Amino acid sequence: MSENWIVRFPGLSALAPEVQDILVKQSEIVAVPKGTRIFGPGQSPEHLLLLLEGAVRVHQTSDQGREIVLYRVNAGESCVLTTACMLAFENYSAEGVADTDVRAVAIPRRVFDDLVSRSIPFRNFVFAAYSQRITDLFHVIEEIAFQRLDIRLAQRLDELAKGTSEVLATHQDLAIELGTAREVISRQLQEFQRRAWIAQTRGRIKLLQPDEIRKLAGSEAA
Amino acid sequence: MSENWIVRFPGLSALAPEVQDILVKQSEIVAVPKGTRIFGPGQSPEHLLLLLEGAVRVHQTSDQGREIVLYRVNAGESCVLTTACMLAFENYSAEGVADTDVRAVAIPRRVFDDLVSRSIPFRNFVFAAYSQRITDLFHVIEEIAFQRLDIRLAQRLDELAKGTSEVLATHQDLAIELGTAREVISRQLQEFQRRAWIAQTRGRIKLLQPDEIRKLAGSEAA
DNA sequence: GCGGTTAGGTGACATCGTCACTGAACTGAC
DNA sequence: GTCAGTTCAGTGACGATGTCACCTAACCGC
Repeated sequence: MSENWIVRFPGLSALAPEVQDILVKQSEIVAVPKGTRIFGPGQSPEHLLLLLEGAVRVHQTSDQGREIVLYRVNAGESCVLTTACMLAFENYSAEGVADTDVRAVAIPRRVFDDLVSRSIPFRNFVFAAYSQRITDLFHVIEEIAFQRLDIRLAQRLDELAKGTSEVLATHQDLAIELGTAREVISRQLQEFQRRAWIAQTRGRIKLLQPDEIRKLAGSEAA
Repeated sequence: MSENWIVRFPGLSALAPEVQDILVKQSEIVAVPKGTRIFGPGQSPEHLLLLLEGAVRVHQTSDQGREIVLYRVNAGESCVLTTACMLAFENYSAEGVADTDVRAVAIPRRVFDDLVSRSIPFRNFVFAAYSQRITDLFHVIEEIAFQRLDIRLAQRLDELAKGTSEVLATHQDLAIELGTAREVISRQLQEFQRRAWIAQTRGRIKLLQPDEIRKLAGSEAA
């Protein structure tokens, strides 16, 4: 029953056949229901996850209880920062939660270690994944520090709609996405509503003019 | 003349003697004058640097030209995110600049690759360094998103003073440190001055009451 | 239907960022 | 030394964002 999931990860197709074999045989496929906390303070995972379906949301909580979403791991990507936990993380306040139902390949730490040492392509895969995440974090910093909130909100709405014309999220959810306060989101959404870009009902935002939203999302400055 | 610098890096003392030997023989010690750009967009370094003396400042510039300091690499630490550049970085806008005169061990990429595959302790050293940097980035995000500016400024003054009672930096420099605008720094410093915590002259800030500054720096909320 | 819970709306105010402009301090040429 | 150009710092006005206190509306379970 071990499907050949290797093909879903472009970086892994370069692996030597025997390495692919180890990977497939020594890992297992797990299903994680939406909302499950996958890792977090005091919970170092013993596996590296490669996502087959679904997405994992990684967010951080401050001392004062405020939250911000750092990035998402999507299908075809790996939850590689948890390898940092596996190896050396000083328990930090970031945690990973299944954003949807998730199906993933779980590679035990032992196997991960073994593959890192024996396979150059696997190592490249791991480092490339690190790069991607770190780049994501740089991007988050730039956005928080320098980007206007209306633009960031438009970006996030566009992203969360995933091609549909609807976003299922409360104002509070969106506030956490952007690391701001609910009131700020409420006011900004009212402005979008005033422009007839969206229509709101409790916990649900209909995108009436997704093009306008995307246009705002794409505008860099002012 | 190859001094035994290994001892300065606690994570490396666990290396097998023959691995230490490779490291010492196949790397070279370089001196980099203050202000030198060590890596940046369009400039992937071919070496991993381990800092013996001095510090490297890593900062990011936004499209609109605003800047923010992400973290510093100090003596005894490694500039490990550049290994991400070495392997897979999509050229991002982060750049590293020698914050002081720097003396460092430069490990060629080839040697780095070799050591990662052959030595478990070296690999742990690398991953631990990654963890540290990523933790730093998380911290930056938390500060920017949630912390008051007066507290962040107090923290940075305390940090930049390095035990002395003076900070040599213009208001613009401090604005870049914190990713904000010069005017904001000017006003905040005036407030500190009004409280007689500091005295200012052009490009120089004397800390008159470092304890008060540290107290503010340490206060988490409000 | 009712009461409790959660989502969302609102005004007042503080903080922070932006803009336009001013003057003061330094630098180098003469 | 003096002068002009440059860099650094100060300032007021205002817009954007964050905080607080509080309110109303929609939903949920019984």
